[in-house]
Amino acid sequence: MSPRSDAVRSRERILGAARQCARDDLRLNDVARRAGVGVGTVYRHFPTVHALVEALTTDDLARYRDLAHRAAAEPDPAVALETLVREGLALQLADGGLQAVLLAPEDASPEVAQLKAELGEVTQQVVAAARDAGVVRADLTAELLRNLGCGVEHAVRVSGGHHPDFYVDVMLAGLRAGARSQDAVVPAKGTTTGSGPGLPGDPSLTPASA
Amino acid sequence: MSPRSDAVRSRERILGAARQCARDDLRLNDVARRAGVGVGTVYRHFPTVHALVEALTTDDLARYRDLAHRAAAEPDPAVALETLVREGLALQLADGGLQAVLLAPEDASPEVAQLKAELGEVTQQVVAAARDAGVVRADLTAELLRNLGCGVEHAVRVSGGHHPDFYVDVMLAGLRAGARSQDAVVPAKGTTTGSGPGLPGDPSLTPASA
DNA sequence: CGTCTAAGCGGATTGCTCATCCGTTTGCAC
DNA sequence: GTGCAAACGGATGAGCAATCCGCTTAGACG
Repeated sequence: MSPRSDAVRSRERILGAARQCARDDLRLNDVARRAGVGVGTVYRHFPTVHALVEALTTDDLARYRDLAHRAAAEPDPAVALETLVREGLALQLADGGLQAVLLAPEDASPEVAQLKAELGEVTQQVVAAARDAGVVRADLTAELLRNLGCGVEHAVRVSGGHHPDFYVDVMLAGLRAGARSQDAVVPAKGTTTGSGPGLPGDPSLTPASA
Repeated sequence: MSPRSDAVRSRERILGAARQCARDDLRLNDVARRAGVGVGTVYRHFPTVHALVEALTTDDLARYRDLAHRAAAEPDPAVALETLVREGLALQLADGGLQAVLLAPEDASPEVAQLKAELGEVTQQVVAAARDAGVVRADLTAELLRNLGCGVEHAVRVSGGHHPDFYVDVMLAGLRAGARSQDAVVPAKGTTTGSGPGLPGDPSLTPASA
């Protein structure tokens, strides 16, 4: 059963209107007015604000995943990680809803859940490769990397969007700092390069120093 | 003219009640009910939510300043900076309102404004000393340090409060990374060790690499 | 100790937003 | 053309922020 044509039209109108609002405090009433539909229609399509934000963000999330795949294809693990971080941050800064979606414990749409899972897996691969190559701290995990990215995004926002590079540079340099250094490709025992369960979930990592 | 006794009592009750609420979304109505006073009384004492948060936070802000002074007294500039960052972060994590107060462009109470100004100056001293000693990136400023700290706090919160040390370690290592390294005490020309204007305000720094 | 008054109190009230619910409309399958 | 499930839309109720103003009271002064 494909959805009714008017429903499709309403959905588009709502998304269009929502795109013109501040991504953080979306007033559903407001969106309805701008979209020229009733409030009830908005709530029918997007039962919660988060559902709407997810819908607005899905495209960028897909871009994020693609970007991660491209990064993972890099032969040099250090370059891969740096690409993932830098370009990921650019995406997050451009799309104010992305962080909320990335961090949300529950996903309204299965499509988003799928994208997040894929992104998580690829990120794990990139992190594992960098760890195995000894170009980053051995205790880095995909989850920690994600949170660090969110922290940096926050710092940039708090700076009024200025000096994004400063913050990323510090982060990347800090990650490199504890690396096993010189010895290159020899994979340390116990670390996996393949895929595992997605990043949302248990933080199975060795905590850092005290 | 000292304030009337009942006014003092009300103020205390309100603060006591507010301390039992989530620091982020304070409902003034709610605080009033808990404190057993009328809403009007709350608004009389604290015209805005931010004013209330400031009042709740003032003690910890004073602790922050004291801590900064202690750090600045450290003979080793590297130790000074690390102390300031680590202990400052601990304070910020313990007091959920501190970040908001630190970042607020306007202060409701002159006492808070004073504390922030002092904190800013001492931070500048610590940063300048570390820069002059070549133990941190030369483009670090007090403002960038503050924002970085807020970013790290955010990362920790997003982690559910876990692994705070990981994030600080990365940050500190990242700051050391671009340092002029070995050559110790020779102060680079142009950097000041003395006090200047407080940290809130213009970001007069050299942006990092692209 | 009594009086006076300005400071303080409190809650009714207004204005706003969210979110739901339900009577009406409409696309579309047959 | 007809029937109906899906979709629409806005009236509605609940909740909170913030103000306003008549009542109360601390404490200064004689």
